This record gives sequence, C-alpha cells and structure tokens, in this order.
Amino acid sequence: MAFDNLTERERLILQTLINHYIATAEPVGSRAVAQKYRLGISPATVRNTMQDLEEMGLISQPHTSAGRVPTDRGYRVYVDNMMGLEALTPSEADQIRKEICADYAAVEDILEQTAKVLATVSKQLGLTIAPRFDKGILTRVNLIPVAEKKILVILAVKHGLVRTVLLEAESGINTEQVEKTASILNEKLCGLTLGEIKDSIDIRLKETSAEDPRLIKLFLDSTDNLLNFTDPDQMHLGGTTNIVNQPEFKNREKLRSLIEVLEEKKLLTELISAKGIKEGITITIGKEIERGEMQSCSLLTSPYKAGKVQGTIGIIGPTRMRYSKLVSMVEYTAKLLSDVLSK
Amino acid sequence: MAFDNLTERERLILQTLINHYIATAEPVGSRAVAQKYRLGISPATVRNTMQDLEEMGLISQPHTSAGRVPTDRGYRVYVDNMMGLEALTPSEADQIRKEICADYAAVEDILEQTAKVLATVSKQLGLTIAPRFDKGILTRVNLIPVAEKKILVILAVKHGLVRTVLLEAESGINTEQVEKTASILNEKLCGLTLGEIKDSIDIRLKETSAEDPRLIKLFLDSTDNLLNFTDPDQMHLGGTTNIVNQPEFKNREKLRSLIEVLEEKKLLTELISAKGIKEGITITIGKEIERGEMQSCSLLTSPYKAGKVQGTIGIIGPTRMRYSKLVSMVEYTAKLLSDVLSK
DNA sequence: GTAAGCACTCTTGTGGAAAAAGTGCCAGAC
DNA sequence: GTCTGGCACTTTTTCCACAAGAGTGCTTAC
Repeated sequence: MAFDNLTERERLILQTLINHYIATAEPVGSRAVAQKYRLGISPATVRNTMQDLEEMGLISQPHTSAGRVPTDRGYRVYVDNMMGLEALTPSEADQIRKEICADYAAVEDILEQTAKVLATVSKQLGLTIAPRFDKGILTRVNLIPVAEKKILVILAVKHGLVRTVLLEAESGINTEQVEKTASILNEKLCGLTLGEIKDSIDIRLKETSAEDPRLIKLFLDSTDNLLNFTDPDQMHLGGTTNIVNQPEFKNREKLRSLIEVLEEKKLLTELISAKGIKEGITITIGKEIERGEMQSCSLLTSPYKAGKVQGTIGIIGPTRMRYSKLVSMVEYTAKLLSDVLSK
Repeated sequence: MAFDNLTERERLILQTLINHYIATAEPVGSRAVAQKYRLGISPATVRNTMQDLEEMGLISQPHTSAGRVPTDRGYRVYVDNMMGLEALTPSEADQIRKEICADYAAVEDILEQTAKVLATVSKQLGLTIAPRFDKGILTRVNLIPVAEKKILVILAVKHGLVRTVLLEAESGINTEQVEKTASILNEKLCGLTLGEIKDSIDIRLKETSAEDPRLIKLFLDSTDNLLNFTDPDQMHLGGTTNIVNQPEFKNREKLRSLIEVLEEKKLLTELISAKGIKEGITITIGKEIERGEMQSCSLLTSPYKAGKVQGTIGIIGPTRMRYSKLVSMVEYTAKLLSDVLSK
C-alpha cells in the first residue's frame, strides 16, 4: 500500500503522535497531540483524523479508553516519509570518535569497542559484525604446526585482516610436508577472494593433491570451518543492560526470549546478514524481522568498509526508538569506522 | 564462629528448611518443616528451634508473619557440614558427555560448548574460563607478517593450546629480520612457562636487542598484551536466559546490574581468578562475593586441567541453588573436560 | 470541515474487610 | 525438662466495590 497520499494533517498528526510516544512510552491521547500541535486544532478534530489513521493500520489502541500507539506500519511510514534526521550533539560525536580512533592493532578490539560505545551513546543495544571475509582477497596462507596433530591455519586478507583457525590432523605431521603444502596453497589461492576460494576450492586443489594427500584433504574437509563467515565470535554486542529497563520488556517472557536470541550470535549474524548488504542504513521494524522473539524490536544497521571488505554495525532496540537520532548515529559511526579500518 | 556445635535437631531442621526453600523459593514455615521432617515433631517445637537458629544468624524472617529464609551464613553451614552430594541422573551425565566429547580442534570451541551445556543442564548460568596460560610451557613462537605493519604473534603452548595476538609495528617490516627475531625468541624463550617469561622478559631479551632493536622493542612493549591472562574472550558464558525468570531477580534493578557484571567479562574473570586456584570445588555464597551486584548470587567453581595448565569452569546462580546437585555436576564436568583436554 | 458536549468504556487507584500464613508464648502433658 | 496444643497477635495477601481518570465515538451545532 502506498502511503504518500496522506493529507498534510494526517502526516502531522502521525508525526507528533510518534514523537510523543517515543518520548513517553505511553499511549498518546488526542488531547496531548492537539496541545503539541500548535496550529490550534482541537482534540475532537484530532480524534477524527486518528480514526482514519487507525483504519489505515498506522496506529492502534491497546484498549477502548486508551490513547493511540503506532503500529509497525505506522513506524514504517514515519521512517520512510516524514522523519527528519537529527544531528548528533558534539559531545555524542566526541564520545564515539574517542573510542573508535584510539589505536588498536586488532580489528576485533575496535569492533568490540564500537559495539560498546554505540550502546552507551544510544542507550540501546549496540552490535558490530566483523567484515565479511568472502569479498576479501587472500594475501597469504600460513600453516603452523602447533602440536603433534594440530595445525594452525592463518589466512591473511588484504588490509590487515586475519583469520586463524585450528585444525586437527588425523596423524602426526611432517614439517617438510607442511611447508610444501603451504606453498602450494599460497600459489593456488593467493590473490583470490575467500568467496571464490570457497566456491572453487575442490577444483583448484584437485590436481595437486598428489603432493601430500592427507594435508590437502584435511584442508578440503575443513573448508566450511575455515571459510565460514558467520562465526559466532565475529559478532560483538554491547549494552544488553540497556534493554532490561525498557518498558516494552516489562513482560518477563519477552525479555527472556530476546536475551536468548542475543546469545545465539551465530543465528543473529545470519539474521542480520541475510538481507544482503545494501548501501546506507537499513531499518527493520518489528514484525519485519523474521524472528518471533524480536518482533517488538527494531534493527538499525549500516555497512562499513575495511578496504574492500564489508561488515555491519547496528543498533537493536524496541520499535519505539528514536530513529531520527539513531540513524545519524549509526551513519556517523559507520563512516568513522570505515575511515579507521581503511586507513 | 564454629557451627559444629549445633544439636542434631537444629541440624535437621536447618537442612530440611534449606532443601524446602531451594525447591519452592518461598519462606518456609514451621508447619512445612514439621511435615517434611518425618519423626513426628510438632510445629511448635520446630518454632522454638527456629528461633535459636535465627539468633545464630543462620535463618531470618522477611517479616513477622512470614516463614524463615536461610541467610548466607545459613547456606555456608549447610554447604560445609550437612549437604549430601546428589548424583547426576544418567540422562544429565549423558547430555554433558555428548557435548564435551564431540571432537573439536580448538579449545575455545569446547569451552564455549561446555558453558552452554552446563547452563542447560543446571538451568543456571554456565561459565568457563580458558586455561591460565601462565603455567603453560611455551613450545614455539611464530611471527607472521600479515600486512605491511602488522605482525601476528603465535604462542604455541604445550598440549595444543594456542594464543594469537596481532601487533602493530611503527614502520615497515623486513621479512628477513622477522625470521631472525623469531628464531631469537624461540631460542631464548621456549621451554619456559609464560609466567616466567612475563616476569623476566626484559632481562632475557636485553643482550640480544642489537639484532633488530625495533622488533624486539615492539615485542617488549607488547608484553602486557601478549601475556595478559584475563583476556575477555578467554571467558565463555551460557544461559543468561536462565536467570531472567528466577524469582530472586524479579527486582528489575538487580537483574540489570547482574547482567551488567556479566558483560564485563574481564572483570568477572578477575573476580573468579582472584582467589587463586584451589583443588576441587569452591563455593562462594552471596556476600562472600566481593561484588555488590552479585550479592544475591552464589558461585560454584572448579579448576580443570589441560595438561599442566589450569582453567576454571563454574556455575552462577541465585544463592538459592541446588548445591548438592550442582556440585556433582561441576565436578563431573571438570573431570570430563580435563580428560578431553589432556588426552 | 471543525469543534463542543456528552454518554460510554475501560483501566487505575483506593479503602477496608476478610482470609491466610505464621509467629511467640503460655500452660499443661508426658 | 522437653514437647505440644492452643491461642492471641501481626503482617501480608486477596478480594471486592466503588470512585476517579483517561480517552474515545458520536451527535449536534456552527
């Protein structure tokens, strides 16, 4: 349904209602809207308009004698058509900048810190997902035998990203063969993206498998493990605390099941990465999230770049969140992060 | 104060009271105790004894007309003197075994899984802390240049444990020098425990610093980073969900602040590791935990071994937890884990 | 199209009475 | 002495009824 046919008044009323609701978390009555809405309009008039909005499914009443509350669709219309961006205050911007631009060697640490500061400043849940390696170009493979049957595989990706995975061999490892295997892998795989490698590794390594069948086989068998892009520790969450006190989670069971989802980082990563990475901010509201436990939440995400590779950062909060401000915040943070990581 | 001077009756009553309270989470009245306590004793008698117990500070009343609730000291006496161990059911043991003995290459993954299964089976919060590397013997150091200014340091410790840390150099890196530095490090440091290295690295590397001052210096400057044993991702938590519904956390603020502590993994690790690692189970009850936010919780921990190195696993829950069962559970899990990791 | 008035609905708050839970103590039984 | 039944007392919980409050929808008038 297209909602660009709303009258000016309907727009204004929906807008003030949502703003008011975001601020108070209480159903908003016609009186309250009429007062905020300066142009001297009476509650009765507002009521008429509100009835229309309700018929359109943009707002609803918890019960007969309560004010109105925006529906998911209401938020959607608001977000798409009538929400202005609200700039960050200098102090907010500072706080974010300070945390992100501190110098860390490991991307992991920056991301951890970013999730935390996003949470703190937004007073919601902050999240970051490490760059998706699939677009990253492999610059070097190292194989390090660390114990009798254990080999550490190091995949170095352009721009200083690193992934390490421990593999377990079936039998003892011959150092010489490890070196040989490593140089074969380097020769065959470097310069490709990890995505390409994942798709075509069988073919690429087939003819070489004569060298040391066992090691190459191990490598092939572990592809999933090595090139799995939704590794749970690729995601960082900060500020779980912030949602505990939100009135929307007064309902115990809701809170419990949300926390349950948050613990399943792998699932969460998939959920968020599922829609593919678009440019700019993506806002997913309430039931638009394909996960029952999160249907009273909204998701605000943005990609960021580390060289050619992309990751995601975002905010999770109740659908009643201050979109106008938070969008700016996520945008700003993503930009900053991209700068830092692509330096 | 010594509490081994309790009369037989006092012991019995305290015991039944605690058992009953653990099961119901409700203050226990004299009637309830009398009924459970088969030897035909009347509520009035029980009341008299309960008064004595209250004077000793082992139980208390939330208010005049309520039953009694154990105090932290009450639990302490119970745990120390009168708690029998309760064996795991076969199905519980199976569940734990199945998860832990699945074959993972990386210790990290086992620990993650262990935390989860502990949580599931105990219906509390499960936690695992990776082995404390300080007692681990360094078997090999590798330095891998992964980008122009980034070096990946790999510390391989006996029994297949690995720690990788990314360092950032100030200027470009010469491959040859890296190799030379690596072999110096290997020569000087291998065979020592990481703890020894941490304490004496300055001295051990002093005379060699002529070789490549910059790299050695980088290494020295990063000691803290490299040999920091309370790394946040050394700890795994599972089952946060389980505490949300516990009646002791009906109080919103309590829940919030507990979750806050849980997010500070570094702090938590320190808190738990602080008391040093004793053999066997350690039970820390309520106010015995030196952290305000956790004073309505108990902590059940046990060391486990991975070769010569020790880590910790445990359970966090409200003071009202089923100690008798959970102790068995933690013991069993720790043993199993030690077996798997020391194989 | 707008506004005022009013009846109606549903929730929230209040007060008080009754019920429930449990204690402490006393007086008597074994 | 030790234990128990009885009982008065206290505090919380529950229930109910009733009023207050909030907000609507509709009707009517401008």
